[in-house]
Amino acid sequence: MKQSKLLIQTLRETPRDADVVSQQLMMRAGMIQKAAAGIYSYLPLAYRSIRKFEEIVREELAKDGCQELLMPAVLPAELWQESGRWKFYGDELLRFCDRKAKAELAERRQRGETPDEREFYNFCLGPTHEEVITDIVRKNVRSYKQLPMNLFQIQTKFRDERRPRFGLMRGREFTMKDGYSFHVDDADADREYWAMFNAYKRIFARLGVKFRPVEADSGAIGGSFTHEFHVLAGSGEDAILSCDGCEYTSNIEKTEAPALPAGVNEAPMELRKDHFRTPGVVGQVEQAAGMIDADHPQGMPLTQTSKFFLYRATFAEGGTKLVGAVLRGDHEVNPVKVKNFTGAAELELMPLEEAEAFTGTKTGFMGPVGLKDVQMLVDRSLEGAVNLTCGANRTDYHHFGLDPKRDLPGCTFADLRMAQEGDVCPRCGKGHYQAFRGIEVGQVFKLGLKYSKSMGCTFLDEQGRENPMVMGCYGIGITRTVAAAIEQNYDADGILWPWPIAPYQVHLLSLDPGNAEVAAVAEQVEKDLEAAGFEVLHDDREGMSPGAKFKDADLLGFPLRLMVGTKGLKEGVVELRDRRTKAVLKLKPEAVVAEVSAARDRIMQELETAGGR
RNA sequence: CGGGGCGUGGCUCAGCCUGGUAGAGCGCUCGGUUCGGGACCGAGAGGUCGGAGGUUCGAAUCCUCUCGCCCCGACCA
Repeated sequence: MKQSKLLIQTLRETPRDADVVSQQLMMRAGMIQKAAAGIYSYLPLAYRSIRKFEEIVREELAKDGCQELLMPAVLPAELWQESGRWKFYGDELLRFCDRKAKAELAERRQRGETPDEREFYNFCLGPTHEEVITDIVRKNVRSYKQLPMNLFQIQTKFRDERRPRFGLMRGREFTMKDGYSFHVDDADADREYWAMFNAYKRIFARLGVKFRPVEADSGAIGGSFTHEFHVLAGSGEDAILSCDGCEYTSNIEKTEAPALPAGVNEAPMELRKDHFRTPGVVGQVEQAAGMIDADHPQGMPLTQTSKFFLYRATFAEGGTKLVGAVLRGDHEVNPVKVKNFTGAAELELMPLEEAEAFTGTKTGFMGPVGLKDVQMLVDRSLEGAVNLTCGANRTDYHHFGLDPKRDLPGCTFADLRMAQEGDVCPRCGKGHYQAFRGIEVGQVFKLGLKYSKSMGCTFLDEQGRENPMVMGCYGIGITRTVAAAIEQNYDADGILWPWPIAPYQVHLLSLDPGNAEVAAVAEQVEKDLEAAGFEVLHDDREGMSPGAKFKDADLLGFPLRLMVGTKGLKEGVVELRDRRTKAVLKLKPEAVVAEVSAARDRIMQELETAGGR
């Protein structure tokens, strides 16, 4: 491919509204163009990468017998009403009406009525396709003999994010591989889950990026297990903790936190109410330092203090209740754990004014003792702890001598704490947590019976009995993955494409295209490489200084750069340069195919060893 | 949705406070000289200053409304 004919405009300066590296580099490299907030065109170079990744996905899924199909992007409201999600999905679901509904709406308005337009929305843009696939399967699959079945599509999705950001990483329109599997029972769904888990490991390993499968929070739905696949990158939105002694890797929202006992050696005392007075001091650390009495002239160690949070939990079946969480003063609460423990559909920190009214005290002095109608949860690090301090529910005062088991009747001990780097892994008991940042690019999830029950997707078993199918779903954010690969692989000069998804593998630069010999050699090399199966972008642009071509090549970041210029040809050589290592090899034009092949083999070898574990 | 910021040629930005003939650099076109890490000279093309309304003799500039975009937060999986 001749670069002079390629649709591309590189930019020297970073566009102002690009805020993350992948977006900046892709815009500067002329790969994507924004059409609206969170909505991008994929220009030829970007689209080549995207298609390459899609092919990897297709090939690996084919190995597990998955079948590809394509569902509509515009979905009828009825299906979503049937599953119940029309009501619950919220504003991320872009809804609208077709001409028929519009006409009816206009007619009602004509008659002087003022109907709510939203009542007339009868279609939406698909953000995910559980409803449609379930509808397809229930109409076409009736027998256990046809199961299991795993169906997937690669398709443009739309989610009307409140705040689209980070370019392709959190756009409103994006390409996603979404797969769904159907099974006769739980065991078979589990088998498929692990088959997909392994397929995903192969996919991301082939992509050539560092990644981790991580145990994730499955939310309130069913309590089934789920894994997310994360590309590791400093700019990742998610925090991941990984044990250095075993395989346990999890999203910090879910990571088990080992109990860290307070270790108070004093004899247990009675609860001394309002023992410490620290007027006007709000911060946990400052308060502890100000808790001075005869036995504690230096104040109280933070590990002997407690902190308290009041939440309001809302349940799916309706109703709310108050939940209190007590943790050691130096520990951080993990609200997801609190939420999951209570089984609530939603959990919000009680607004400050309400909490102050409820406890009768200012923030900083709230405590668990004596509160009525609150489900009291205590972090397991405080199980057996005595002589703690806690807010007195009286402004400026703290109790001293708290023994949660004694003073908080009916309280439950649970893991509520946010795990942190360095904690001893509770799974193996030996290793320590290491922290990573990750970009979530894939998820495997056991859906269970949620959709098959609500939508009547059933099969007849060997006994002729009707059963709901057990479902699983498996997603990969295609465009997000390509962006994530860049987030992980770039330097000051531009992108460092992993070989498997590089738009082109070799960037051939004609440094003096006006020179007949250079032109002839470059042309020949391009032909030879393409004949050998390599993808070559030939920068044949005239009137451009070598320096400018180097800069562009670095920015585009194809793995190999081949330079043909008068200077080299005087010695009878062209130069092959590795984008990542910057190593340069001088070689005769006839040797190009052999050397490029060798370089490819070396790069692919390195990818295999650098991939995820 | 709350808070903050920004909308001026394709890109980055100046001009606005203090109203008076729309600017620079990059990119693009043409000519010439260059040519191994974003070369130089000369000549050009390209903007109803996001939109609407208002104040004024006169608005990119002041006022009101509106739309779009970006950031932080909340929210979501």
